Amino acid sequence: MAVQTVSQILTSLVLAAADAAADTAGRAGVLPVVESVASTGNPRFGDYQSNHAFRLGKALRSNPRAVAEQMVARMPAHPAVARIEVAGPGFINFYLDDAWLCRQLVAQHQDRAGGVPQVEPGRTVVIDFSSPNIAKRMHIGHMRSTIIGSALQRLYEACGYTVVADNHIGDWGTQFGMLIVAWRRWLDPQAFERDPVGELERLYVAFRDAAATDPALDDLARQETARLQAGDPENRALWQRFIDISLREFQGVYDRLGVAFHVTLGESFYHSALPGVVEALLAAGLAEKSDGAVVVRFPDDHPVKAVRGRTLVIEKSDGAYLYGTTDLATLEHRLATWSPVEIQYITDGRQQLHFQQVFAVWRSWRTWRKLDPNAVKLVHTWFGTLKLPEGAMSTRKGNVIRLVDLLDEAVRRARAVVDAKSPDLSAQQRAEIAEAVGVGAVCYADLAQNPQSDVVFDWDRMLAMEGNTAPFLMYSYARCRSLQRKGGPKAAAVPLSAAACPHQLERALVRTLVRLPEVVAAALASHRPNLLCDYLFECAQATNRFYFELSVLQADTAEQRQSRLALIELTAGVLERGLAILGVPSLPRM
RNA sequence: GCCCUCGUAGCUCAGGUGGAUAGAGCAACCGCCUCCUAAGCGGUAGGCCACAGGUUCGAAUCCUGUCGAGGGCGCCA
Repeated sequence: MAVQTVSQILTSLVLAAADAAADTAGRAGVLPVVESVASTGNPRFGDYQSNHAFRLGKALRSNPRAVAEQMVARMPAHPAVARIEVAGPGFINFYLDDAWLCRQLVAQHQDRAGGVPQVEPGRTVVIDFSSPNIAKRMHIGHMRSTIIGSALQRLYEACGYTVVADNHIGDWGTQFGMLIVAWRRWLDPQAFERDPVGELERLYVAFRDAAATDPALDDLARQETARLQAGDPENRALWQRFIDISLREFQGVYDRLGVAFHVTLGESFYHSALPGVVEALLAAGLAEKSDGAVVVRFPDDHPVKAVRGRTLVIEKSDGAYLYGTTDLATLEHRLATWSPVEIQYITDGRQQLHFQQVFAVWRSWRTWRKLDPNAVKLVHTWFGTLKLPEGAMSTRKGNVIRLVDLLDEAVRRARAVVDAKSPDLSAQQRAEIAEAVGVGAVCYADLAQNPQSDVVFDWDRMLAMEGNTAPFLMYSYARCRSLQRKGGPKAAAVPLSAAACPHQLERALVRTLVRLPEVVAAALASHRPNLLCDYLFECAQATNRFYFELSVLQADTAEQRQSRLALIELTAGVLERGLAILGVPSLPRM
């Protein structure tokens, strides 16, 4: 039996009360949907509040305050509710019963999903994220898609979805012809030995520089690309080698970030399907030839405003295909293979128009085939652009910050702090802690703001270790585990009766901790991991206030000591679960 | 020209599908480590939520307009 969230329980009470109130007014069922009962921002207004009386009052054309009174009078009794009051013009404030609140928190703690409401099993979501290009090192521009995508993946999993994490790598472009030419002319074997991907990157830049003065090189590159795509064994082998090298390098970064993909199906995987896509769209009358290219035109009255009057090229005049063509083939493949209810694309906001076009074409195509265009929910979850203080990054300008360098610097700074604070730990332990704290800080810094905000990269902000940061959350967690270690063998036990919380700081902590499931659900619904970050920060603050003010191990009575230790266990549980969703490790000490 | 974002404390940003007095962090200032990890805790100061209208019992939030910033608009991804 799944645990209901506090919000769900109270919402159903409000629904019953509203029905009863409407019934007495002879208007049963007038407002079937109830706005969910939310936790209050201010304890002065109770623990949770409902604003439903305002809506019902409007529907019944009566005074909201009076409606609220009637609703409260007809509210079914429930052990969760200690007291209900009507405040102001018609707010209904719920005060929760302390003992019940503790039992609810324990139930959530013991639930496998942490009390997070689960969707029915078997619902699959495909998440397309990270998607770096082969033969280039990942730089901080790749960070957002990777970190946000990975957090969304775990958010979906936390809510019971089956997730297919798909790394749609760029492994099939004209850059391979250039690389093959450059490889044969300028490869530095020693440099390649030391840093394979770095050497590939150097070769690419060298080619571009040389081609700027010698246009014949571009023709050569085109020939090599054509030979590769025609299946030339030598080029094919080289191409495969570039991919293997790059994937190995990417994997190193993914391992550090705690990112794992189920499949890595890049552009090359769909190559053979592209002619069929173009033919099908031509046959359907959705695409047309134009100046030697094949394009899809969107009418001026298209239902999607953003694409009105625009054009999507699906085949170039030289016969090559484009990103949009691949996206259509990819969509077909994903639907056929996994039957997802939803596909998430995690990319930069500059691709908004592109995805609106792809989605629109695909839906028209589905309709033409007499298939449901809404069989799968297509969502482009975009994020703001990451820029350097001096402007955009560019591999050719050479002003990129490599992702590994960012991580290494973060770990270096974390190491300095660990060395200063925990000199008693072994060098090995301190190194492990520094790795977790440094990488955690970077991930959290990206996740803690609204994804859609643009970001100007700032070392100090990215690597901060105080305030609303991963290190503070990790520290709070480590403090809990430390107390348990010192509390003896029974410190992690959570007896129901012992979890009473008489002190207001304990009460406040419990009230905060119990919200985890609601926050996870909200973060998923709005695709904003930062909601979870904010919440965990609140938890950490409440935790620190609690154990700063009240002694756990030297409590006045044995019962109180056990009760506080139980609360520590519940706190650690929430922090650990939340951090895990964000991809930030929980360490027993730091 | 059309389309998409954004404008909140000195700085960086939450909050935005309407709710009660707009919140953090950093920076500043004042306190707190003979006591479970000070990556912490308490306190002070700091705001016409760009501007002007509109809708509503109620607007930072929704609508319209103005100003300012960024991005995108058939053969890149």
